[in-house]
Amino acid sequence: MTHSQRRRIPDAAVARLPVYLQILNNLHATNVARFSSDELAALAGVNAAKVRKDLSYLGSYGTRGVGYEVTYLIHQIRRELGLMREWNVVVVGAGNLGCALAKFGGFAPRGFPVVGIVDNDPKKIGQSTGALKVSDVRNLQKLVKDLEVTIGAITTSTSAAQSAADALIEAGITSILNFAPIVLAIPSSVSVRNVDLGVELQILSYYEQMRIEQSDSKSQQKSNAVPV
Amino acid sequence: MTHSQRRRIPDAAVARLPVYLQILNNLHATNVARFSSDELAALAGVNAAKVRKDLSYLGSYGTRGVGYEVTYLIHQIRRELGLMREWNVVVVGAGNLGCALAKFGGFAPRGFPVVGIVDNDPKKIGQSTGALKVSDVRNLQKLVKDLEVTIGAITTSTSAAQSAADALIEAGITSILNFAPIVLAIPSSVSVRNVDLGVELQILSYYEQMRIEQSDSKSQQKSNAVPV
DNA sequence: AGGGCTTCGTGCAGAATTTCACAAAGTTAA
DNA sequence: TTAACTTTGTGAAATTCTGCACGAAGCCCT
Repeated sequence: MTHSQRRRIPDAAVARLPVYLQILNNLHATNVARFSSDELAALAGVNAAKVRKDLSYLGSYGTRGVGYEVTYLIHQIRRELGLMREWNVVVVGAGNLGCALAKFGGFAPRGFPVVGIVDNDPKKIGQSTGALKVSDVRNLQKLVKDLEVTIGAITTSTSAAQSAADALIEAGITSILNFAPIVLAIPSSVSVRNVDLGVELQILSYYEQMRIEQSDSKSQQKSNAVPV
Repeated sequence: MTHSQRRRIPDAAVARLPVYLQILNNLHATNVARFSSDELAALAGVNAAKVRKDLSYLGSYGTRGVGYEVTYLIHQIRRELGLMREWNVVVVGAGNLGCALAKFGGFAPRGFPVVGIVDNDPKKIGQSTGALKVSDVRNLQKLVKDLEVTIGAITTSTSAAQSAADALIEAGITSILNFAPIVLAIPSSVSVRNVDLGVELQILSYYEQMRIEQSDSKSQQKSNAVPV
C-alpha cells in the first residue's frame, strides 16, 4: 500500500482543532494578525508543545522566531477539518430539542445548515419549525438523497433512538450526532458523537465528590487511609 | 503522605462509568438480574477486558463463572460517582437554552435538580420559567450559599460567559457545565465540562471528509500519494 | 468429590498521547 | 555581517490507556 491515504491526524488532535479554530476566529475578529504557540496554548488551556505538535500535523505553517499567521492558520484548519464546504444536517425527532435545533440559526453560518426535520408522529408532521416543515420519517431516504444530507442529529426519545439511527443509516447517512442517552449500535463505517448532559453532570459529580473527600480527610488529622 | 486519598480512578474510566450506569439501569428496568462483562461490553460498544478493568476500580464485585449483579453494581457505580446524594444546579443565562434546562424535568430525577436561574437582563429578571423565577445575577452568591449549589451551568452568550464563570467561582461553585463556545479561564481547583455542538459537528466533518477522500483515491486508480 | 465449563481479575506488552528539551531557523539591531 | 534573541518543529522520554492472555475462582453435572 503506497500510503495513498493522507497523513492521519491523531484523534486527540482532531478533537482540539475546532477549539483552536474558535480561538483564532476570535483573534481575527479583534484584528490580531499573528500568534505564538504560547499565546494559543494559554487561550486554549493546554501545553504549548501540544499546540505546536497539533498544528504541525497540518504542515509547517509557522515561522520560527515569529509565530503563526492567524488568517493563514484559520484557512489551514478549516481545510483539514473539511470546512471548506457545507455539510447538510437533518434532524430526526421534532420534540423540544429537535425543534430548537431546527430553529436555531447558529449552525448554518458555521457551515452546517439544518435542511430538514422529520418525525413519525402524525400530529407533528406538517407543522412548521422556523423555516422548515416537519416531514414524515418515511421520506427520510428521499430527503437525504435530494438534499445531499451527510449528518443526522437524533433528538428522539431514548426508546426511538436506535430505530432513528437505523433509518438514518439506511438512508445513507454516515455521521450521527446523538442526543439520546443510549449507546447506539452502528456499523464502524459510520461516525457517532454523543451529547449527553446526564453523563457530563455525573462526571462533574465524581470530581466534586473527590474534592470533598480530600478536604475531609485533610481537615481531620487522623488519616482514614484504607489499607491496600 | 500516607496515601489518604482514595484510590484514584483513571479519567478515561470515570468518563465511561456513567455510560455503564445508564445501561445497567435499562437492564434493571427490563428485569435482568445479572450480566457478564461480555454482555455489558457489547451494549457499551467497548472491549470486555476494558469493562472488567473499569469495574475493578470499584472493587471486586463480580463472581467468577457467573458475572455481576445488576442492582449491586448500580449501587457501587452510584456510590463511586457521588450519586448517593443530590447535587444542586444553578443556571446562569435565561435565554432559550437556559430556560429549556430550567424547565426540563429530566435532571432532578437523576440527582441534579435545577434550583435556580439567574440573568443580568432586567427584562428577564422576575419572569417565570417552569417552577423557577429568574433572579438577578447579583444574588448569585446568596443563592449558591442558601441552596447549597455545587454545579453551575453557563448558558449565556459567548461574550458574557467568562464573567458568568467568574461570578460562579466567586460565589463558591466548583463545577461548571459550559455551553458557550469559548475556553473559560478557570483555576485548576474548579472542574469544567464543555458542551459545544459546533465542535462536535466539526469533528464529524473531519471524519466525513476523510472517508470521502479515501473513497476518491480508491476509485481513481492512480494513487495521489503525497511524498512525505 | 471431581472434572468440565464459565467468567472474573489483572500482569504485561503495545499503542496512543503528552510533555520535555533542544537544534534549526528566522528576526532584529548594531 | 554578526551576535543576541525568539519561536518553531520534532526526536525521545514519560505517562496514560488499551487489549490480550491466562491463572484464579466459582458453578454445574455426574
